[in-house]
This record gives sequence, structure tokens and C-alpha cells, in this order.
Amino acid sequence: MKPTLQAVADAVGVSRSTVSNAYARPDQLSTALRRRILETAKAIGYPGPNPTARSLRRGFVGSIGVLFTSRLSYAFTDPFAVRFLAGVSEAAERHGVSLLLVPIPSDFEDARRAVENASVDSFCVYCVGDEAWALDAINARGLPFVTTAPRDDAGPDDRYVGIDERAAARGVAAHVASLGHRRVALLGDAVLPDAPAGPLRLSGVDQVPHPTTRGRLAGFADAFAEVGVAWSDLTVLTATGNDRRAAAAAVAGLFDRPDPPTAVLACSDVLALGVLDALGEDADRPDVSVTGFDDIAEAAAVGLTTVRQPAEEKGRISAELLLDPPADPTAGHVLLPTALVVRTSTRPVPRS
Amino acid sequence: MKPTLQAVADAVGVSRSTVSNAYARPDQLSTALRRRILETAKAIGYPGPNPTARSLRRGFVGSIGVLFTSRLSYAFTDPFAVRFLAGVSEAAERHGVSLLLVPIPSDFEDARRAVENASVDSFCVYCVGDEAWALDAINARGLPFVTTAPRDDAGPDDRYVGIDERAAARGVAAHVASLGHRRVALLGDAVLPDAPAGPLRLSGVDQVPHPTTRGRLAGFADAFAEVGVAWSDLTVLTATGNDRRAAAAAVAGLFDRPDPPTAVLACSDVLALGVLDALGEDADRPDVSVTGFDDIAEAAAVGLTTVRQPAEEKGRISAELLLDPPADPTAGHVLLPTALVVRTSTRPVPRS
DNA sequence: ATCCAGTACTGAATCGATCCAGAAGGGGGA
DNA sequence: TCCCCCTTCTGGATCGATTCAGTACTGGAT
Repeated sequence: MKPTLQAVADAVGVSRSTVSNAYARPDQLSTALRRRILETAKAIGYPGPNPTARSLRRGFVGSIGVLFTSRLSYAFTDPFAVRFLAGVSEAAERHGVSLLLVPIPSDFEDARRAVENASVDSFCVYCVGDEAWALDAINARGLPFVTTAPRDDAGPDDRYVGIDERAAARGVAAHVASLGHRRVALLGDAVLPDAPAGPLRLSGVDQVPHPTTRGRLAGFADAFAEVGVAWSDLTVLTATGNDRRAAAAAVAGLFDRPDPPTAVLACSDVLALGVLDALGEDADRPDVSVTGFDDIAEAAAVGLTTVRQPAEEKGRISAELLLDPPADPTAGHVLLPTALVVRTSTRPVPRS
Repeated sequence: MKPTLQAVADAVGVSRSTVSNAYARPDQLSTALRRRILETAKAIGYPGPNPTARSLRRGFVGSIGVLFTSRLSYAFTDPFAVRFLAGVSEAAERHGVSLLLVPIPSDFEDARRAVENASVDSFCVYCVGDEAWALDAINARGLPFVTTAPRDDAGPDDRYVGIDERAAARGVAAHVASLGHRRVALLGDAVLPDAPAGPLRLSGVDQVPHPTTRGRLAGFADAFAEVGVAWSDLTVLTATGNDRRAAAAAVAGLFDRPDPPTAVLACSDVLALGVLDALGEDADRPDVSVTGFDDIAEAAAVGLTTVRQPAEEKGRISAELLLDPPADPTAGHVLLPTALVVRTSTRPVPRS
């Protein structure tokens, strides 16, 4: 059995409180006694105050929970998520706080329990798909949290760090439209949650449940509406995952149809890269323009036109909002700037 | 004030224990009562058992600490580290355990304290440079841990997941030697901890403190010794960080010297990429072969010859060793296979 | 009617610290 | 000399649950 604080106190012949003070409040006792306590502690192998007991008594833990509403191991394969994490950890580092990465089990009850059992002071929720259940659980615990996706049911005091999804998407789309593209396809992950990969029949963008995807699609549509292309003339494709393979699967056969799209606008760079993969494998290589979203490192390497959003910054500010909350509670709503990055993956419509 | 377990007990009119059982041991009470308790709990807004209190009483936390012996935010910029983390999180996911990422402050005392204060059941130590102080702190707490780098003071029961650094390094070096290279430079990060970037005077590989770097350099040297190139004929370079810029700085001016090396063998892909950066900027572009180590995604993209080691696997097995310890304590020493991956960055010596 | 084995629930002890009101002792000022 | 203050240290209450030995009750077998 590891010695406890009490054991040290007994060994030195002082009270428990004094030993505690030796660790946490050096000014509360003479330096001589403090040294003696620390030495004895080392001598009998006392590992220092038990972190759990300390947290219980103090009422806070010193760590912020990071929640990916998808498989945790997946998060590390998503370049944007990784950069976001880098930002979060930078802030955590500065504040001397740890990050608890909580894996979400697929079973709903277990998932809720995972959130309830996390020893943290607050939550940073990185949204992929539906996260309402998680926010409920967090709210039930009364913990502060910040989200990175717009929410339909957000209150004015909710903390949120994001971008103007719609305006940003409209930006790239306008660029594509200006190149003359009129037959275009829009590609998102889980546009309709349980739909199979491929084209979708959507009466409007309102049907899309996930706010991020909805915002981007709406932005795309805005730009094309302005040049006279109606929503019903747009091809909306869904992928069954935010990864290259899923994207390639989603556009399979798309260019074999009559009047194929001359451009594909994807809701993320990863999806766009998947589209390029699919095009690359195609022997005939139709000249299709492709755009992404996020501006991950690989986008630059392959010349992908995309929307840049400050990933690390997003993480950093999210964490900062939790660690150092603004006095004004309504200031917890942060919109970050975005920029259109034009590269070689978008070209004027080929005339044929 | 949030209601406690006691509050629920009072509200329902049962004992604290029974409420506790309602959550943790459903078989200990009638389903009717259990439902009544759970409903009342929800009604009065009880957030469920406090995780910290539970951990204290139960004696374990349900999370494993992940320690990068460098800046945490840096870890997310290192592709190999990220893949390692993906592996760790995969195992954590399977076992329903969380990951606590602990940032290490630069101040030594603070750093030790960070390890002492982490609420975890075990530690996964990803080694970069010196980690002895961290292992000391972990040992003092009596927590199990696993390292990913060979240690000089490792005991037989210590858990370790790694590769045969020396043999693997020898492999690439032999390949380079077989292409005819005899004037070569070896590049590592912090070969001598406080040395400035650039060439080093080392009487032997024993002077290198960090075991991983030492192993790889030794392996490089082995291969060249076999073709008659002595240690003293090798140029050893140190970088002041494991990143591209640091590597570029380390080789600055290297090729302007008389009899410049015809090949650079780096201790990591990131460093090798930095060397390629430096060569790319050089207008004269001397024909220099470059090798890396790790086989990160980008290595394939630029055609870097390297040593592949299973990154995710390393993380996965490390975590598994902690979460599901082998019955035989000496089985905690795992060596993973590596493979030489020959690409275009290594070419025969240009004859001039 | 008696005994026994479950089942359902209770109470006190416990996990390992922190906090706070207060006691003891020493020194300085009036 | 007396009083007050300051420094140093103590004891008990407390954080919020879990655990386990033990009590009360129920129903079936003898």
C-alpha cells in the first residue's frame, strides 16, 4: 500500500494539514519544517498528494474534455481535426491544463455514460454529425462547453467558435460560377444521415440535418442561384464518411451520365481529394473542376482550390473560451475569418 | 448547488447506498425501485454519480495518461506522433478508457508536478529526448507505464514497444552504401542536446545520450564500417528540433564545402524532408541522395527512401500492454518489424 | 409451526486529501 | 508588565461517492 498524507504526518510528527500545506501552500509553514516534511515524504516513498482526492476536495479537476462525436481514432486521421487539436493543446499548455480525449462508444447509452463519467471541468465538442445527446449530457452535469459547429438550438450565452459557413461556401461557389460552370455537383458527408452514397433527391437545403453541411450547401446554392441555376438543377451527392474513399464512392459513375457536371464542390478537402482520386483513376479523365473546404496541408500539394479556415486558431480560441471565459457571456460567440484560396483544380468550363 | 446522491436518496426516501446501487449495480435492487430512483434523479436534476468521487472510492480512474516529453502542441504537428496517437486511441476506444494528454511545462519542477497531478491509472510515454525524470515521477506513484524508446536503465519487467533501431538503420544505410556512396552525412535531432545546428565532432556513437538516435546512428555506422568507411569519416549533423526547418538549418552550407557528402541519412522523415527543402532551394541542386526514417504519408508523396515502422501498431500495442497486461511480465517487451522502402530519393553516386 | 435461503435494503466506515476556525507561542510596542 | 498581532500549526468537518457486513422481510420446504 502506498503511504498517504497521514503516513507522512505521523512519520514527521505533525498534523495532516501541515503536510498538505507543505505541498500546496509553502507560505503557511516554516521553511525548515517544510523541508523536513518533504524529505521524510521522499524517504518513506510518498508519491505526493493523490490527484483524485485533491480534485474531489477542491471541486475541480484541471482538465478539459475533448469530445469528437465520432470514433476517436478516426479523429487522428482527419488532418483538420488534428490541427484543431493542436490549437486546443496549445491553449491547454499555456494554462497548465490537461486534455481528456473521451472515446464515444457506438451504443447510445454507453456514449452518454462516457460523457457523464469524464473527470473534467468543461467540454470542447468537436462536431461531426449529431451531438445533441452529448450536449444534453454535458448540460445535465452543469459543465461549461464550447462547440465548433453552429447549432439550431443555441442559446445566446452558448460558447461557439466557428466561421460563417454559408458566406464562405458562397465564395468558392461564386468563383466556380465565374469560370462558367453551370452543371455542378455538391458533395457532402452524411447530407442525409442514412442515405447510401451517391446522388440525392432533396427538395431544399432545409432537409439537411447537420448545420455545418447545411450551411455550406446553402452557400453553394446561393452563388449559383445568382447566376440563374436553381436548386433543382444542382446535383447533390452524399458520402457515407468524411474520407477519400467514401468520396470516391459517392461520385462513382457520376461522369458517365449524360450531361455530367463540369465541377464538383465538396464540403471538405478530404472529400475533394477523394473526388480527385476518382478522376485520376478514370482513364478518360474528364476535365472536371473540384473545390474543397478547410485548406489542409495536402490541398496545397495537389493544387486544390478551397476555403481556408484557421484550424489551430479555432482550437486555440475554443479552449481559451473555456479556460479564460470572457466577462461578457454573450462574447462567447466567435466567428473566424475565411479566405478563398484559388489553385489549379478549378479551371474554366471546357468548351466542346 | 448540484444535488448529490444523498439528495436523491432523501427525495426517494431510501438510503444513499440504494441510490448508488441503482446506478452501478442494478441487480441489487428491485426494478421498480430502481426506476423510481432514476426518475426522481432526473426530476431533481441529479447529474449522475460524480466521476471524481467514484474514482477516489474505487481506486482507479479509467484513463491512461499520454506523455510527450516535449511540447504537447508540437506532438500534433509530427505525423508519426499523430499516427501513434491514432493507434493508442483505437485501443482506448476498445477498452472504453479515456486518454489524458498531459502537457509538459518547460520548468522542470512544474513538469514533474504535472506528472504527479495527472489522474490516470497508467502512463504511455512517447519519447522525444530525455524522459528519465518523467519515468521517475511515474515510478514514484507506482503506476504502470510503457515507453516507446529503448532505455539504458530498463528492467526486465518494463513494458516497451519499439523496433530494432540499429538493425533497421543499418538496412537503409547498407542500401545507400550499395549505391556507391562513401562520403555521407548522418543527421539527427539533438544528437548532442545543447549543440548548435550543424556538424559535430563525436569520437563515437556512445556520446549520444538519446538511445533512439544513438541506435539509429550506430546502425548507419555499422553499414558503412562494413564497406570500409570509418566512423571518423562520417559527418554527423545535429538539428535543434525534429522539424523541416531545423533540418534545413542543420545542413546549411554543407554542400558548399570541399568534397561534400553525396548522401544524407536522416533519423526521421521529417528531418529528411527538411534536407530536401534545403536542396530544393539550392540553385545548383547538387545530386544528393537522402533517406528518412518512419515512412510518414508525405514520404511516399515526395519519393523518399525510408524505413517503414508500424506507427499505429506501436500505439495500439503500447496501450494494449497497459489495458490488458500479459500474464508473463517479461512479455512486455515488444519488437515490431520494420521494412526498407526504396524510392527515388536514393540514387547511385554521380560520377564526376 | 419452524427453519432456511434468498432478496431487498440500510448504516457506518472508507477512499485521500483540503479548508477553515481557532490554539499556541513568540516578539514588539506602549 | 500587559496587550495585541503575527506566524505556525492543529483538529474536525467536508468533498461525493462505494463497499460490505448486517437487518428485515418473503416464501417455500420440512
